[in-house]
Amino acid sequence: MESGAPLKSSTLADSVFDRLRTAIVKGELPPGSKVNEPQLSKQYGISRGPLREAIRRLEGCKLVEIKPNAGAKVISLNREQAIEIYEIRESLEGLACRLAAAKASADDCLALRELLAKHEQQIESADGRLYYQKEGDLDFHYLIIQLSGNTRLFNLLCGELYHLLRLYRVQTSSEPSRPVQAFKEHHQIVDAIENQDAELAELLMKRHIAHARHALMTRLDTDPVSGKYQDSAITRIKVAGGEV
Amino acid sequence: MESGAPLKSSTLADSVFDRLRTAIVKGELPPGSKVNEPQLSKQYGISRGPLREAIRRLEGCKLVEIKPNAGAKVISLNREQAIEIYEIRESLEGLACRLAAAKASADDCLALRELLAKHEQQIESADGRLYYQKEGDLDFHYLIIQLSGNTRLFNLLCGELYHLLRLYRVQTSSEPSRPVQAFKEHHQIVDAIENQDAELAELLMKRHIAHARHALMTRLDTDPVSGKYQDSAITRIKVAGGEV
DNA sequence: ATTCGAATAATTGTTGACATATTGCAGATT
DNA sequence: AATCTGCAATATGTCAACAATTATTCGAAT
Repeated sequence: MESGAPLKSSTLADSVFDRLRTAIVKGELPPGSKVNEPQLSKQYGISRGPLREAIRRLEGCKLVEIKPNAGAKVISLNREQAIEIYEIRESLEGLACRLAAAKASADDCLALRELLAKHEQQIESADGRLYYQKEGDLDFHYLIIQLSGNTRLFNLLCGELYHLLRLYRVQTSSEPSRPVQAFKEHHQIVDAIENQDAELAELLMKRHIAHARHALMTRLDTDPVSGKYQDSAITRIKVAGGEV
Repeated sequence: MESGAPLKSSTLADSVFDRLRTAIVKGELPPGSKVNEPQLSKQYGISRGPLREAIRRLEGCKLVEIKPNAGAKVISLNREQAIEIYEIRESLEGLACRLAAAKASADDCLALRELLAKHEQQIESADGRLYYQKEGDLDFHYLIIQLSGNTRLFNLLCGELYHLLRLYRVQTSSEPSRPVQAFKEHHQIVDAIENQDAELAELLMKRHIAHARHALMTRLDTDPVSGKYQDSAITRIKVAGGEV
Protein backbone atom coordinates (compact mmCIF):
# COMPACT_ATOMS: atom_id res chain seq x y z
CA MET A 1 0.00 0.00 0.00
CA GLU A 2 2.62 2.47 1.02
CA SER A 3 4.73 1.47 -1.97
CA GLY A 4 2.87 4.04 -4.01
CA ALA A 5 4.90 6.92 -2.62
CA PRO A 6 8.59 6.00 -2.86
CA LEU A 7 9.52 9.51 -3.87
CA LYS A 8 9.56 10.95 -0.40
CA SER A 9 12.91 10.09 1.10
CA SER A 10 12.50 8.51 4.47
CA THR A 11 14.93 10.89 6.14
CA LEU A 12 14.68 14.65 6.10
CA ALA A 13 18.37 15.11 5.40
CA ASP A 14 18.15 13.01 2.23
CA SER A 15 14.99 14.77 1.13
CA VAL A 16 16.38 18.25 1.61
CA PHE A 17 19.62 17.18 -0.03
CA ASP A 18 17.70 16.31 -3.19
CA ARG A 19 15.70 19.51 -3.04
CA LEU A 20 18.78 21.64 -2.46
CA ARG A 21 20.70 19.97 -5.25
CA THR A 22 17.79 20.49 -7.62
CA ALA A 23 17.50 24.10 -6.55
CA ILE A 24 21.20 24.59 -7.21
CA VAL A 25 21.37 23.01 -10.65
CA LYS A 26 18.15 24.75 -11.67
CA GLY A 27 19.60 28.09 -10.70
CA GLU A 28 17.09 28.87 -7.98
CA LEU A 29 20.09 29.12 -5.70
CA PRO A 30 22.40 31.16 -7.94
CA PRO A 31 26.13 30.38 -8.10
CA GLY A 32 28.06 32.29 -5.50
CA SER A 33 25.01 32.88 -3.35
CA LYS A 34 25.17 32.22 0.35
CA VAL A 35 23.38 29.22 1.82
CA ASN A 36 21.52 30.73 4.72
CA GLU A 37 20.69 28.10 7.30
CA PRO A 38 17.91 29.84 9.27
CA GLN A 39 16.18 30.95 6.10
CA LEU A 40 16.29 27.54 4.42
CA SER A 41 15.26 25.73 7.58
CA LYS A 42 12.19 27.95 7.78
CA GLN A 43 11.59 27.61 4.05
CA TYR A 44 11.67 23.82 4.15
CA GLY A 45 9.99 23.58 7.52
CA ILE A 46 12.74 21.56 9.15
CA SER A 47 15.32 22.07 11.83
CA ARG A 48 18.89 23.11 11.19
CA GLY A 49 20.27 19.68 12.07
CA PRO A 50 19.20 17.73 8.96
CA LEU A 51 19.76 20.83 6.89
CA ARG A 52 23.39 21.03 7.93
CA GLU A 53 23.82 17.33 7.14
CA ALA A 54 22.44 17.92 3.65
CA ILE A 55 24.79 20.86 3.17
CA ARG A 56 27.74 18.76 4.27
CA ARG A 57 26.77 16.13 1.73
CA LEU A 58 26.58 18.82 -0.94
CA GLU A 59 30.07 19.82 0.12
CA GLY A 60 31.20 16.26 -0.51
CA CYS A 61 29.67 16.49 -4.01
CA LYS A 62 31.57 19.75 -4.54
CA LEU A 63 28.37 21.69 -5.17
CA VAL A 64 28.93 24.10 -2.28
CA GLU A 65 32.03 25.40 -0.54
CA ILE A 66 32.02 25.77 3.22
CA LYS A 67 34.28 28.18 5.03
CA PRO A 68 34.47 27.78 8.81
CA ASN A 69 32.35 30.30 10.67
CA ALA A 70 31.28 31.83 7.39
CA GLY A 71 28.79 29.33 6.01
CA ALA A 72 28.33 27.63 2.68
CA LYS A 73 28.26 29.21 -0.76
CA VAL A 74 27.05 27.70 -4.01
CA ILE A 75 30.02 27.04 -6.26
CA SER A 76 30.49 29.28 -9.23
CA LEU A 77 32.02 27.90 -12.40
CA ASN A 78 34.10 30.17 -14.56
CA ARG A 79 35.25 29.46 -18.06
CA GLU A 80 38.44 27.68 -17.02
CA GLN A 81 36.57 25.32 -14.76
CA ALA A 82 34.10 24.52 -17.53
CA ILE A 83 37.01 23.60 -19.75
CA GLU A 84 38.40 21.41 -17.01
CA ILE A 85 35.12 19.58 -16.65
CA TYR A 86 34.83 19.07 -20.39
CA GLU A 87 38.35 17.70 -20.55
CA ILE A 88 37.49 15.16 -17.90
CA ARG A 89 34.18 14.35 -19.51
CA GLU A 90 35.81 13.86 -22.89
CA SER A 91 38.26 11.37 -21.48
CA LEU A 92 35.73 9.47 -19.38
CA GLU A 93 32.97 9.30 -21.96
CA GLY A 94 35.54 8.11 -24.46
CA LEU A 95 36.36 5.35 -22.03
CA ALA A 96 32.69 4.57 -21.55
CA CYS A 97 32.14 4.38 -25.27
CA ARG A 98 35.09 2.08 -25.75
CA LEU A 99 33.88 -0.25 -23.04
CA ALA A 100 30.35 -0.16 -24.43
CA ALA A 101 31.57 -1.05 -27.91
CA ALA A 102 33.55 -3.95 -26.53
CA LYS A 103 30.67 -5.55 -24.68
CA ALA A 104 27.47 -4.33 -26.34
CA SER A 105 25.05 -7.10 -27.25
CA ALA A 106 22.71 -7.12 -30.22
CA ASP A 107 19.85 -6.00 -28.00
CA ASP A 108 21.93 -3.13 -26.72
CA CYS A 109 22.61 -1.94 -30.26
CA LEU A 110 18.93 -2.25 -31.03
CA ALA A 111 18.10 -0.03 -28.06
CA LEU A 112 20.59 2.54 -29.29
CA ARG A 113 19.05 2.48 -32.76
CA GLU A 114 15.56 2.93 -31.34
CA LEU A 115 16.71 5.86 -29.28
CA LEU A 116 18.20 7.51 -32.35
CA ALA A 117 15.01 6.88 -34.30
CA LYS A 118 12.99 8.53 -31.56
CA HIS A 119 15.30 11.52 -31.60
CA GLU A 120 14.96 11.79 -35.36
CA GLN A 121 11.18 11.96 -35.02
CA GLN A 122 11.52 14.67 -32.39
CA ILE A 123 13.81 16.68 -34.61
CA GLU A 124 11.40 16.45 -37.53
CA SER A 125 8.27 17.14 -35.51
CA ALA A 126 9.49 19.99 -33.38
CA ASP A 127 9.85 22.66 -36.04
CA GLY A 128 12.81 24.79 -35.28
CA ARG A 129 12.30 24.59 -31.56
CA LEU A 130 14.46 21.47 -31.39
CA TYR A 131 13.56 19.88 -28.13
CA TYR A 132 16.22 17.37 -29.00
CA GLN A 133 19.47 18.50 -27.50
CA LYS A 134 18.39 19.08 -23.94
CA GLU A 135 16.92 15.68 -23.10
CA GLY A 136 17.75 13.52 -26.07
CA ASP A 137 21.45 14.16 -25.99
CA LEU A 138 21.58 13.24 -22.35
CA ASP A 139 19.54 10.08 -22.95
CA PHE A 140 21.99 8.98 -25.60
CA HIS A 141 25.04 9.59 -23.47
CA TYR A 142 23.42 8.02 -20.43
CA LEU A 143 22.61 4.85 -22.32
CA ILE A 144 26.13 4.44 -23.61
CA ILE A 145 27.61 5.06 -20.21
CA GLN A 146 25.25 2.50 -18.81
CA LEU A 147 26.29 0.01 -21.47
CA SER A 148 29.89 0.43 -20.40
CA GLY A 149 29.07 -1.68 -17.36
CA ASN A 150 31.31 0.42 -15.13
CA THR A 151 29.05 1.42 -12.25
CA ARG A 152 31.46 3.88 -10.72
CA LEU A 153 32.00 5.54 -14.06
CA PHE A 154 28.24 5.85 -14.42
CA ASN A 155 27.87 7.45 -11.01
CA LEU A 156 30.77 9.79 -11.66
CA LEU A 157 29.57 10.96 -15.05
CA CYS A 158 25.80 10.90 -14.60
CA GLY A 159 25.78 11.71 -10.92
CA GLU A 160 28.44 14.32 -10.31
CA LEU A 161 29.70 15.81 -13.56
CA TYR A 162 26.19 15.91 -14.92
CA HIS A 163 25.04 18.20 -12.14
CA LEU A 164 28.01 20.47 -12.65
CA LEU A 165 27.29 20.75 -16.34
CA ARG A 166 23.63 21.50 -15.66
CA LEU A 167 24.76 24.20 -13.29
CA TYR A 168 26.95 25.68 -15.95
CA ARG A 169 24.26 25.48 -18.59
CA VAL A 170 21.87 27.40 -16.39
CA GLN A 171 24.59 29.96 -15.86
CA THR A 172 25.04 30.46 -19.57
CA SER A 173 21.30 30.25 -20.26
CA SER A 174 22.14 27.83 -23.01
CA GLU A 175 19.84 26.84 -25.79
CA PRO A 176 20.16 23.75 -27.94
CA SER A 177 22.98 24.13 -30.40
CA ARG A 178 24.08 22.23 -33.45
CA PRO A 179 21.50 19.44 -33.05
CA VAL A 180 21.66 18.15 -36.61
CA GLN A 181 25.41 17.77 -36.57
CA ALA A 182 25.24 16.11 -33.15
CA PHE A 183 22.64 13.70 -34.48
CA LYS A 184 24.95 12.64 -37.31
CA GLU A 185 27.76 12.09 -34.84
CA HIS A 186 25.50 9.96 -32.69
CA HIS A 187 24.82 7.74 -35.68
CA GLN A 188 28.50 7.39 -36.38
CA ILE A 189 29.11 6.36 -32.80
CA VAL A 190 26.41 3.72 -32.89
CA ASP A 191 27.84 2.39 -36.13
CA ALA A 192 31.20 1.93 -34.45
CA ILE A 193 29.60 0.24 -31.45
CA GLU A 194 27.65 -2.12 -33.70
CA ASN A 195 30.87 -3.05 -35.44
CA GLN A 196 32.47 -3.61 -32.04
CA ASP A 197 35.19 -1.19 -33.09
CA ALA A 198 36.10 -0.03 -29.62
CA GLU A 199 38.95 2.25 -30.62
CA LEU A 200 36.91 4.04 -33.24
CA ALA A 201 33.96 4.37 -30.89
CA GLU A 202 36.19 6.00 -28.28
CA LEU A 203 37.70 8.36 -30.80
CA LEU A 204 34.32 9.40 -32.19
CA MET A 205 32.84 10.01 -28.77
CA LYS A 206 35.81 12.11 -27.69
CA ARG A 207 35.55 14.13 -30.86
CA HIS A 208 31.81 14.50 -30.37
CA ILE A 209 32.30 15.98 -26.92
CA ALA A 210 35.15 18.15 -28.13
CA HIS A 211 32.79 19.59 -30.72
CA ALA A 212 30.21 20.31 -28.04
CA ARG A 213 32.87 22.01 -25.96
CA HIS A 214 34.01 24.20 -28.82
CA ALA A 215 30.42 25.14 -29.58
CA LEU A 216 29.94 26.16 -25.97
CA MET A 217 33.16 28.15 -25.91
CA THR A 218 32.47 30.08 -29.09
CA ARG A 219 29.00 30.88 -27.82
CA LEU A 220 30.56 32.10 -24.59
CA ASP A 221 32.82 34.38 -26.58
CA THR A 222 29.99 35.89 -28.58
CA ASP A 223 27.53 36.03 -25.67
CA PRO A 224 29.35 37.88 -22.91
CA VAL A 225 26.53 37.58 -20.37
CA SER A 226 28.30 34.69 -18.68
CA GLY A 227 31.93 33.91 -18.24
CA LYS A 228 32.79 36.25 -15.41
CA TYR A 229 29.58 35.37 -13.67
CA GLN A 230 30.72 35.12 -10.10
CA ASP A 231 30.84 38.23 -7.92
CA SER A 232 28.67 40.07 -10.38
CA ALA A 233 25.45 41.75 -9.38
CA ILE A 234 23.26 38.95 -10.64
CA THR A 235 24.64 36.57 -8.07
CA ARG A 236 23.49 38.77 -5.25
CA ILE A 237 19.79 38.69 -6.06
CA LYS A 238 17.57 37.19 -3.43
CA VAL A 239 16.51 33.62 -3.99
CA ALA A 240 13.13 33.50 -5.63
CA GLY A 241 10.17 31.58 -4.33
CA GLY A 242 10.94 32.20 -0.71
CA GLU A 243 7.31 32.26 0.26
CA VAL A 244 6.90 28.49 0.36
CA MET B 1 52.02 33.53 15.08
CA GLU B 2 48.95 31.42 14.77
CA SER B 3 50.11 30.21 11.39
CA GLY B 4 52.20 27.61 13.13
CA ALA B 5 49.26 25.31 13.84
CA PRO B 6 47.17 25.03 10.71
CA LEU B 7 46.65 21.33 11.26
CA LYS B 8 43.80 21.62 13.71
CA SER B 9 40.69 22.32 11.70
CA SER B 10 38.70 25.11 13.19
CA THR B 11 35.44 23.19 13.15
CA LEU B 12 34.86 19.86 14.81
CA ALA B 13 33.02 18.41 11.83
CA ASP B 14 35.99 19.07 9.55
CA SER B 15 38.43 17.70 12.07
CA VAL B 16 36.52 14.49 12.68
CA PHE B 17 35.97 14.17 8.92
CA ASP B 18 39.73 14.05 8.42
CA ARG B 19 40.22 11.64 11.30
CA LEU B 20 37.46 9.35 10.09
CA ARG B 21 38.73 9.36 6.54
CA THR B 22 42.22 8.54 7.73
CA ALA B 23 40.85 5.78 9.93
CA ILE B 24 38.96 4.33 6.98
CA VAL B 25 41.79 4.36 4.46
CA LYS B 26 44.22 3.02 7.07
CA GLY B 27 41.93 0.13 7.80
CA GLU B 28 41.24 1.03 11.41
CA LEU B 29 37.60 1.10 10.41
CA PRO B 30 37.46 -2.07 8.32
CA PRO B 31 35.44 -2.18 5.10
CA GLY B 32 31.89 -3.24 5.72
CA SER B 33 32.01 -2.31 9.40
CA LYS B 34 29.26 -0.28 10.91
CA VAL B 35 29.84 3.34 11.83
CA ASN B 36 28.48 3.52 15.34
CA GLU B 37 27.57 7.06 16.26
CA PRO B 38 27.44 6.86 20.06
CA GLN B 39 30.69 4.93 20.21
CA LEU B 40 32.57 7.30 17.88
CA SER B 41 31.16 10.39 19.57
CA LYS B 42 32.47 9.10 22.89
CA GLN B 43 35.76 8.04 21.28
CA TYR B 44 36.39 11.46 19.75
CA GLY B 45 34.91 13.34 22.66
CA ILE B 46 32.37 15.26 20.60
CA SER B 47 28.65 15.34 20.24
CA ARG B 48 26.71 13.44 17.64
CA GLY B 49 25.87 16.58 15.66
CA PRO B 50 29.26 17.32 14.09
CA LEU B 51 29.91 13.59 13.85
CA ARG B 52 26.83 13.11 11.71
CA GLU B 53 27.89 16.03 9.52
CA ALA B 54 31.27 14.39 8.99
CA ILE B 55 29.60 11.10 8.13
CA ARG B 56 27.35 12.84 5.63
CA ARG B 57 30.42 14.36 4.01
CA LEU B 58 32.02 10.93 3.84
CA GLU B 59 28.85 9.76 2.13
CA GLY B 60 29.34 12.49 -0.45
CA CYS B 61 32.88 11.21 -1.03
CA LYS B 62 31.49 7.68 -1.43
CA LEU B 63 33.55 6.34 1.43
CA VAL B 64 30.53 5.20 3.45
CA GLU B 65 27.04 4.11 2.54
CA ILE B 66 24.10 5.26 4.61
CA LYS B 67 20.84 3.38 4.80
CA PRO B 68 17.94 5.24 6.42
CA ASN B 69 17.30 4.17 9.98
CA ALA B 70 20.13 1.67 9.74
CA GLY B 71 23.24 3.82 9.92
CA ALA B 72 26.42 4.12 7.89
CA LYS B 73 28.75 1.35 6.80
CA VAL B 74 32.29 1.66 5.44
CA ILE B 75 32.30 0.76 1.76
CA SER B 76 33.83 -2.51 0.76
CA LEU B 77 35.57 -2.80 -2.57
CA ASN B 78 35.46 -6.10 -4.38
CA ARG B 79 37.54 -7.11 -7.34
CA GLU B 80 35.13 -5.71 -9.91
CA GLN B 81 35.06 -2.32 -8.25
CA ALA B 82 38.85 -2.23 -8.14
CA ILE B 83 38.89 -2.89 -11.87
CA GLU B 84 36.40 -0.09 -12.37
CA ILE B 85 38.55 2.35 -10.43
CA TYR B 86 41.66 1.36 -12.34
CA GLU B 87 39.84 1.82 -15.65
CA ILE B 88 38.88 5.34 -14.63
CA ARG B 89 42.32 6.08 -13.29
CA GLU B 90 43.97 4.84 -16.46
CA SER B 91 41.86 7.14 -18.56
CA LEU B 92 42.23 10.19 -16.33
CA GLU B 93 45.94 9.86 -15.66
CA GLY B 94 46.46 9.40 -19.36
CA LEU B 95 44.65 12.69 -19.83
CA ALA B 96 46.74 14.32 -17.13
CA CYS B 97 49.94 13.11 -18.70
CA ARG B 98 48.91 14.37 -22.11
CA LEU B 99 48.08 17.80 -20.71
CA ALA B 100 51.31 17.87 -18.74
CA ALA B 101 53.36 17.03 -21.81
CA ALA B 102 51.64 19.80 -23.76
CA LYS B 103 52.39 22.53 -21.26
CA ALA B 104 55.41 21.40 -19.24
CA SER B 105 58.16 23.99 -18.98
CA ALA B 106 61.87 23.29 -18.77
CA ASP B 107 61.75 23.74 -15.00
CA ASP B 108 58.91 21.25 -14.75
CA CYS B 109 60.92 18.66 -16.63
CA LEU B 110 63.86 19.34 -14.36
CA ALA B 111 61.68 18.72 -11.32
CA LEU B 112 60.54 15.43 -12.81
CA ARG B 113 64.15 14.40 -13.46
CA GLU B 114 65.16 15.26 -9.94
CA LEU B 115 62.30 13.23 -8.56
CA LEU B 116 63.35 10.24 -10.62
CA ALA B 117 66.95 10.65 -9.46
CA LYS B 118 65.81 10.66 -5.86
CA HIS B 119 63.83 7.51 -6.45
CA GLU B 120 66.82 5.85 -8.03
CA GLN B 121 68.86 6.57 -4.91
CA GLN B 122 66.14 5.13 -2.73
CA ILE B 123 66.00 1.99 -4.84
CA GLU B 124 69.74 1.52 -4.59
CA SER B 125 70.03 2.31 -0.90
CA ALA B 126 67.07 0.36 0.40
CA ASP B 127 68.38 -3.14 -0.17
CA GLY B 128 65.52 -5.33 -1.24
CA ARG B 129 63.06 -3.57 1.03
CA LEU B 130 62.21 -1.16 -1.76
CA TYR B 131 60.64 1.79 -0.02
CA TYR B 132 60.12 3.13 -3.48
CA GLN B 133 56.73 2.09 -4.72
CA LYS B 134 54.62 3.20 -1.82
CA GLU B 135 55.58 6.85 -1.58
CA GLY B 136 57.71 7.46 -4.63
CA ASP B 137 55.23 6.17 -7.11
CA LEU B 138 52.58 8.43 -5.67
CA ASP B 139 54.93 11.42 -5.71
CA PHE B 140 55.60 10.85 -9.38
CA HIS B 141 51.98 10.56 -10.32
CA TYR B 142 51.00 13.51 -8.15
CA LEU B 143 53.56 15.75 -9.79
CA ILE B 144 52.42 14.90 -13.29
CA ILE B 145 48.78 15.41 -12.40
CA GLN B 146 49.72 18.74 -10.90
CA LEU B 147 51.58 19.70 -14.07
CA SER B 148 48.44 19.04 -16.06
CA GLY B 149 47.07 22.29 -14.69
CA ASN B 150 43.56 20.86 -14.40
CA THR B 151 42.59 21.57 -10.80
CA ARG B 152 39.44 19.50 -10.84
CA LEU B 153 41.32 16.58 -12.32
CA PHE B 154 43.86 16.90 -9.53
CA ASN B 155 41.20 16.90 -6.85
CA LEU B 156 39.41 13.98 -8.44
CA LEU B 157 42.49 11.80 -8.82
CA CYS B 158 44.51 12.78 -5.77
CA GLY B 159 41.58 13.51 -3.51
CA GLU B 160 38.95 10.90 -4.17
CA LEU B 161 40.32 8.01 -6.22
CA TYR B 162 43.52 8.07 -4.22
CA HIS B 163 41.65 7.36 -0.99
CA LEU B 164 39.74 4.54 -2.61
CA LEU B 165 42.94 2.95 -3.86
CA ARG B 166 44.52 3.29 -0.44
CA LEU B 167 41.49 1.59 0.99
CA TYR B 168 41.85 -1.25 -1.46
CA ARG B 169 45.56 -1.58 -0.82
CA VAL B 170 44.98 -1.93 2.87
CA GLN B 171 42.38 -4.56 2.09
CA THR B 172 44.82 -6.56 0.02
CA SER B 173 47.71 -5.93 2.42
CA SER B 174 49.73 -4.99 -0.62
CA GLU B 175 53.49 -4.80 -0.72
CA PRO B 176 55.54 -2.95 -3.29
CA SER B 177 55.56 -4.83 -6.55
CA ARG B 178 57.59 -4.55 -9.75
CA PRO B 179 59.46 -1.38 -8.68
CA VAL B 180 62.30 -1.69 -11.17
CA GLN B 181 59.99 -2.08 -14.15
CA ALA B 182 57.85 0.82 -12.90
CA PHE B 183 60.94 2.97 -12.58
CA LYS B 184 61.84 2.31 -16.21
CA GLU B 185 58.35 3.22 -17.29
CA HIS B 186 58.56 6.46 -15.32
CA HIS B 187 61.68 7.38 -17.23
CA GLN B 188 59.99 6.69 -20.54
CA ILE B 189 57.12 8.91 -19.54
CA VAL B 190 59.39 11.79 -18.59
CA ASP B 191 61.22 11.39 -21.89
CA ALA B 192 57.96 11.83 -23.74
CA ILE B 193 57.01 14.84 -21.66
CA GLU B 194 60.41 16.44 -22.29
CA ASN B 195 59.89 15.95 -26.00
CA GLN B 196 56.44 17.49 -25.67
CA ASP B 197 55.07 14.36 -27.30
CA ALA B 198 51.63 14.53 -25.73
CA GLU B 199 50.16 11.52 -27.50
CA LEU B 200 53.06 9.27 -26.60
CA ALA B 201 53.04 10.50 -23.01
CA GLU B 202 49.37 9.65 -22.70
CA LEU B 203 49.84 6.22 -24.21
CA LEU B 204 52.80 5.41 -21.97
CA MET B 205 51.00 6.52 -18.83
CA LYS B 206 47.93 4.49 -19.67
CA ARG B 207 50.09 1.46 -20.31
CA HIS B 208 51.98 2.07 -17.08
CA ILE B 209 48.77 2.01 -15.07
CA ALA B 210 47.46 -0.97 -17.01
CA HIS B 211 50.62 -2.83 -15.98
CA ALA B 212 50.05 -1.90 -12.35
CA ARG B 213 46.48 -3.11 -12.59
CA HIS B 214 47.50 -6.42 -14.08
CA ALA B 215 50.12 -6.87 -11.39
CA LEU B 216 47.49 -6.26 -8.75
CA MET B 217 45.05 -8.64 -10.36
CA THR B 218 47.50 -11.49 -10.73
CA ARG B 219 48.53 -11.03 -7.12
CA LEU B 220 44.89 -11.15 -6.15
CA ASP B 221 44.52 -14.43 -8.00
CA THR B 222 47.47 -16.01 -6.24
CA ASP B 223 46.70 -14.50 -2.84
CA PRO B 224 43.08 -15.42 -2.13
CA VAL B 225 42.93 -13.59 1.19
CA SER B 226 41.12 -10.70 -0.44
CA GLY B 227 38.72 -10.51 -3.33
CA LYS B 228 35.50 -11.62 -1.71
CA TYR B 229 36.26 -9.54 1.32
CA GLN B 230 32.85 -8.15 2.15
CA ASP B 231 30.38 -10.15 4.22
CA SER B 232 33.11 -12.48 5.34
CA ALA B 233 33.87 -13.05 8.99
CA ILE B 234 36.81 -10.66 8.96
CA THR B 235 34.55 -7.72 8.27
CA ARG B 236 32.54 -8.37 11.39
CA ILE B 237 35.38 -8.01 13.86
CA LYS B 238 35.05 -5.20 16.32
CA VAL B 239 36.91 -2.05 15.49
CA ALA B 240 40.25 -2.03 17.24
CA GLY B 241 41.39 0.77 19.50
CA GLY B 242 37.96 1.44 20.89
CA GLU B 243 39.35 2.38 24.28
CA VAL B 244 40.56 5.84 23.30
C1' DA C 1 31.81 65.05 6.84
C1' DT C 2 34.56 61.02 7.30
C1' DT C 3 36.54 57.40 9.82
C1' DC C 4 37.28 54.61 13.71
C1' DG C 5 35.32 51.89 17.35
C1' DA C 6 31.99 49.75 20.33
C1' DA C 7 27.55 47.71 20.99
C1' DT C 8 24.08 45.04 18.83
C1' DA C 9 22.12 41.76 15.73
C1' DA C 10 22.49 37.73 13.04
C1' DT C 11 24.58 33.48 11.78
C1' DT C 12 27.31 29.56 12.58
C1' DG C 13 29.02 25.79 15.72
C1' DT C 14 27.84 22.63 19.31
C1' DT C 15 25.32 20.22 22.71
C1' DG C 16 21.83 17.49 25.11
C1' DA C 17 17.30 15.74 25.10
C1' DC C 18 13.30 13.64 22.97
C1' DA C 19 10.84 10.73 19.35
C1' DT C 20 11.03 6.90 16.34
C1' DA C 21 12.71 2.78 14.17
C1' DT C 22 15.50 -1.34 14.38
C1' DT C 23 17.72 -5.18 16.77
C1' DG C 24 18.15 -8.72 20.05
C1' DC C 25 16.38 -11.59 23.61
C1' DA C 26 13.32 -13.92 26.47
C1' DG C 27 9.28 -16.49 27.12
C1' DA C 28 5.13 -18.71 25.62
C1' DT C 29 2.83 -21.66 22.30
C1' DT C 30 2.37 -25.55 18.93
C1' DA D 1 12.59 -28.69 20.19
C1' DA D 2 11.54 -25.08 17.07
C1' DT D 3 9.06 -20.96 15.93
C1' DC D 4 6.52 -17.03 16.76
C1' DT D 5 5.31 -13.00 19.63
C1' DG D 6 6.12 -9.25 22.52
C1' DC D 7 9.18 -6.52 25.30
C1' DA D 8 13.52 -4.30 26.30
C1' DA D 9 17.72 -2.17 24.74
C1' DT D 10 20.25 0.16 21.45
C1' DA D 11 20.80 3.25 17.58
C1' DT D 12 19.17 6.59 14.45
C1' DG D 13 16.42 10.92 13.23
C1' DT D 14 14.98 15.31 14.75
C1' DC D 15 14.53 19.33 17.41
C1' DA D 16 15.28 23.40 20.38
C1' DA D 17 18.43 25.89 23.15
C1' DC D 18 23.09 27.63 24.25
C1' DA D 19 27.85 29.34 22.99
C1' DA D 20 30.95 31.64 19.97
C1' DT D 21 32.17 33.95 16.02
C1' DT D 22 31.18 37.22 12.35
C1' DA D 23 28.64 40.99 10.20
C1' DT D 24 26.19 45.33 10.88
C1' DT D 25 24.87 49.51 12.65
C1' DC D 26 25.00 53.33 15.40
C1' DG D 27 27.55 56.82 17.65
C1' DA D 28 31.57 59.56 18.81
C1' DA D 29 35.86 61.84 17.88
C1' DT D 30 39.04 64.07 14.70
